[in-house]
Amino acid sequence: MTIDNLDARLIALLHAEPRLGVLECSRRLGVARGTVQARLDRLTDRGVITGFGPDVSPAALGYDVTAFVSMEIRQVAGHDPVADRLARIPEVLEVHTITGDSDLLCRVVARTNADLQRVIDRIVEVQGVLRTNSIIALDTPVPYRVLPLVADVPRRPGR
Amino acid sequence: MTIDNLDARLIALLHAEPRLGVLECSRRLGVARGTVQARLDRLTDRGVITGFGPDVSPAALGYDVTAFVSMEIRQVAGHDPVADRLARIPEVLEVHTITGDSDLLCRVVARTNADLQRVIDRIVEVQGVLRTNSIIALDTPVPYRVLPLVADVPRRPGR
DNA sequence: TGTATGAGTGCACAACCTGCCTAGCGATTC
DNA sequence: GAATCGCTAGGCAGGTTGTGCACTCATACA
Repeated sequence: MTIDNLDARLIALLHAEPRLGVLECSRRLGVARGTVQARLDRLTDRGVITGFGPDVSPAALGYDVTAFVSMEIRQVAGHDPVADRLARIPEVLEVHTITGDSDLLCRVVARTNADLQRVIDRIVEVQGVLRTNSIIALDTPVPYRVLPLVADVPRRPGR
Repeated sequence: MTIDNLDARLIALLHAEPRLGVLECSRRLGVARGTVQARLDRLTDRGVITGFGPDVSPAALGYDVTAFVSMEIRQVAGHDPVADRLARIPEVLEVHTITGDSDLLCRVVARTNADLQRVIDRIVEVQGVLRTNSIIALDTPVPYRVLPLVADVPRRPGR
């Protein structure tokens, strides 16, 4: 779906100060409370806004190491049981099926490099996993963000 | 830092119903309001909770294609200007410096495969980028999550 | 031209929640 | 023993929410 300028400003505002109430948002944006309420409902209904955190930092919990593990798996038709088993490992934060030499790419975290070994061991022992390849993220100069995408809204006035 | 069972339950509760107030949380968890307030403050102060969304879905905005682009760059000492320039591309959602053959790994989204070409072109023309390699995420059987990590809290009672 | 329709405004109401404070209790630490 | 910490329980004023309603305006379309 497309969003207009007001939606974008609303998302940006909530992003900056998430615990803001509807009323305060309406004041900041210079529109009526009902409008903010309606926009918020619409954005949520249409799936643009999927939720409101809380956003948890793995690093703050002691998971300082992030790695990307790609793997080849024994291919099966239909739904993939390997992903299900990977999902049972808490340190696996994300799994994608991908193009290229490997079949799956997942993001994992661990407390230390030694702990990463333990996590990778758990991955390797998942049935159907044939080979893995790990890449450690040393630093994250641009942490995950969506705001620029939202701000990049086509120039429809939107009040 | 370490969190206890109550913290974990609080995070899980807020994750499930994010717009819940402090008072309602305290009722659901069976503790006093002040406690929830204190826990929340503490978790936020210590950086475990970094914010409260809103979580925006790129897919809902029409960005249906996700890809991981790894690249080699012309190495420079100190702070990396390539990452800064990549950060100016809205479709670049995340940038990591990594171990292995490549230097940077970034997550990008695009509206279509053709649009992905446009985004990659923008990346390639960034000064200092020597070579890129793109992997498309076909499907995401496990979307980004942190809850299992939180739930995996050591068995300290925590009421 | 006439008329739905959708979106926004402004206002009102009761119920509820928040921020803040106080006081007491039990466990832990020194 | 004394201090400290985390939790419970309660009170208070003021702000906010959810909801409903009447009105306006612009767009779309027979």
